Amino acid sequence: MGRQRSRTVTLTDVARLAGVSVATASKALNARDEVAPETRRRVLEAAEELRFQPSVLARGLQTGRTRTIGLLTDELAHRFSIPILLGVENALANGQMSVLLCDARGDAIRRQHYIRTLIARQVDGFVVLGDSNDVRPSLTPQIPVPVVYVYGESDDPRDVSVLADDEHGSRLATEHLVSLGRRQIAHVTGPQSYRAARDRATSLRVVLASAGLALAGGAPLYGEWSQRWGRTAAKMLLAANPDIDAISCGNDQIAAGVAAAVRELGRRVPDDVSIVGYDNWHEFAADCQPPLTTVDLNLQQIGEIAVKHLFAALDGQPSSGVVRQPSRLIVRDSTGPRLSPARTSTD
Amino acid sequence: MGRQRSRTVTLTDVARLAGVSVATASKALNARDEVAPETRRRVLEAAEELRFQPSVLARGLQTGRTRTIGLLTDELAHRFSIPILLGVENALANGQMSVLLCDARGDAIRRQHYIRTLIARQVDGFVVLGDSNDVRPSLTPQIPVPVVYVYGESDDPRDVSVLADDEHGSRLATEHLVSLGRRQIAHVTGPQSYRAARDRATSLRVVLASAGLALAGGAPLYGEWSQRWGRTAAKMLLAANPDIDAISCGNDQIAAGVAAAVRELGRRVPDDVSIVGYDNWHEFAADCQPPLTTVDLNLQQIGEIAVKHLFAALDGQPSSGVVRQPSRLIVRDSTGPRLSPARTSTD
DNA sequence: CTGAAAGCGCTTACAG
DNA sequence: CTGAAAGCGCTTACAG
Repeated sequence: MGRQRSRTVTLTDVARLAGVSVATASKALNARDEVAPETRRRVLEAAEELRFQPSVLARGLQTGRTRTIGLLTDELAHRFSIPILLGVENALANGQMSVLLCDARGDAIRRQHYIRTLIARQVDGFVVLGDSNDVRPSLTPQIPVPVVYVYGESDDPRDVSVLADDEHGSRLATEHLVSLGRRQIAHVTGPQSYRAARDRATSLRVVLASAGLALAGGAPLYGEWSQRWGRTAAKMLLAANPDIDAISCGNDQIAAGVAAAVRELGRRVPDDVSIVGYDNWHEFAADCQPPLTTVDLNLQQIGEIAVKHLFAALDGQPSSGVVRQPSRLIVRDSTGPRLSPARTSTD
Repeated sequence: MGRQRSRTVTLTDVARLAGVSVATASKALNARDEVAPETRRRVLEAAEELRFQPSVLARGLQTGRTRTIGLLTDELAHRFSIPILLGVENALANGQMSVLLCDARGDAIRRQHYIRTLIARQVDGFVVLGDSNDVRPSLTPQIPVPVVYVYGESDDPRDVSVLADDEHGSRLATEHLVSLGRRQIAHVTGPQSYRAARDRATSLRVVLASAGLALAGGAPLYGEWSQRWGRTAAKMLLAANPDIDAISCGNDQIAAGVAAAVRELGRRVPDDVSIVGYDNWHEFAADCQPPLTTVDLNLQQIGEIAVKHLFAALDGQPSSGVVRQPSRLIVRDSTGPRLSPARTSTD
């Protein structure tokens, strides 16, 4: 480890090799146009030859800009955190920024500690990644640099929050079911305490109402985000209401459980009962039997857009309010037309 | 955003308030013992009052230590990356270190770029997180600071690699099945190109052999890491060899597929056929029907141990070779004794 | 167009 | 025990 520790090459080395002062070398490398073309060429050549990498520390100390962003997450272990984080990291790298990662793990003390740490490291801005899409208290008052909230909405409207659009996603899914001729549509979802569950259910009912339909079973079945709950709920639903011809699920795990139970009860998916999931969690949705039609939240784009807003703020153009990223319907085999003949399956 | 930008307080401010020089203030804060107790007290008080946070940049420029680690991942999106990353982040935070995250996403160009970036930022060390537990080319020659490899083994034995112990995990799982009286044990796993698949299969056969058993079906069924493959393989196995009483699976997704197919074929799990998974991926293992007995790789500990080795190297005590973290068997309902009477299920 | 000088916020010999 | 001074590697007025 660290076997060939070579002295790092410094701007002074470059200047010496190019035969100029460090001041001139600095200007040449930073493309300030007070430098003669020939001089610039020599400096760039020297830098290239020495594989010069300017010290981000020294530059940061001088300019106050560290080209570093603090990414403060509530709970990195959550499934949706990673795609968002990838989007953030991607967009930052394009802007030559690096990201300091801090995961508070739902602990307020730890979060406070990390906020101080990131400030001490003089990050240029913060990305605050929520652990649910519920509204959360703004952290901005304690943070002296621009902040953008992702996935979870800040309770201060002066902040900017980049969010998934559950109204839109649920509408896509529901319209899809309606357009397939489904008329007895039930809804199985997670705990009512989650904004995601409530928003998706509300949007579903709005779309059904505008199609002249009522929610099968009367009310959404709130439960938990698990296959187990999906299995239980599907059995309850089909026992109470055998005419159900579609089940919209609050996430893909629930949908996988629903699909298993529906098949176990001898109904065909999608012919007898069509099923839609939510989230497009690949291992559950694409690998389900049958593969699930579902809603993709475009999480990576959410992360990228958040960074765009942060960059704008760093350039003195802060934004505020809520930005919603549209969702995308992914159609697979768990949904199909209502009155189709039994399909000649090649499954 | 960034509404109340306050001037950051500097060591000079603290020194002034405490009525000492910056040199003395610095010594007092860094607990060097050339400072009078009373003086130290005044300085600490002043720092506290001003909520002083030393500039990591300035300190780093001076000392050459940035208290920052570069975490270079091959593919953060992989399931096992997150627990390891959490372990790393946790252990680093305990050491007052921050982590710069760079995900190469399997792209060599991008990886090179990130290595240069991290070096330019003068990280004190690297953690290189592999995207599989296959052996990988060492990156150490290009990196002038200590490096520790995690999950994927470096091909240079002078490097230190902290790995999961698949031999151990597979042994735990197999011994568990054997101890339950299972005698016709088959193995369904991922692609043979994966070291994880090969190592787990090898260990399984060793344990079986030492118990005087042969692998049911003659050879492991290599396929893919999916539920679908689990379903397919289970049907093949039970058709060809109806006496199979246990199926060991290369991961939890496969096991979930196997469990679904076994039940569909009218066999009871665990009574007729016991099933073990691998990975303890909660959403698949704990939420399976029935919940899966599986092997936990202790990924978070792997990350923490890697950091310990890195810290040791930073203290001038580098290690080398392979360090393996023992696994842990998680017993749930998918395994049980062989000749039990039909259970009075409360499921 | 070029370079000497000051300074970013610290730490660390060194002198007193 | 305390403090003036130099220096970490840059950038940026400023003078020439």
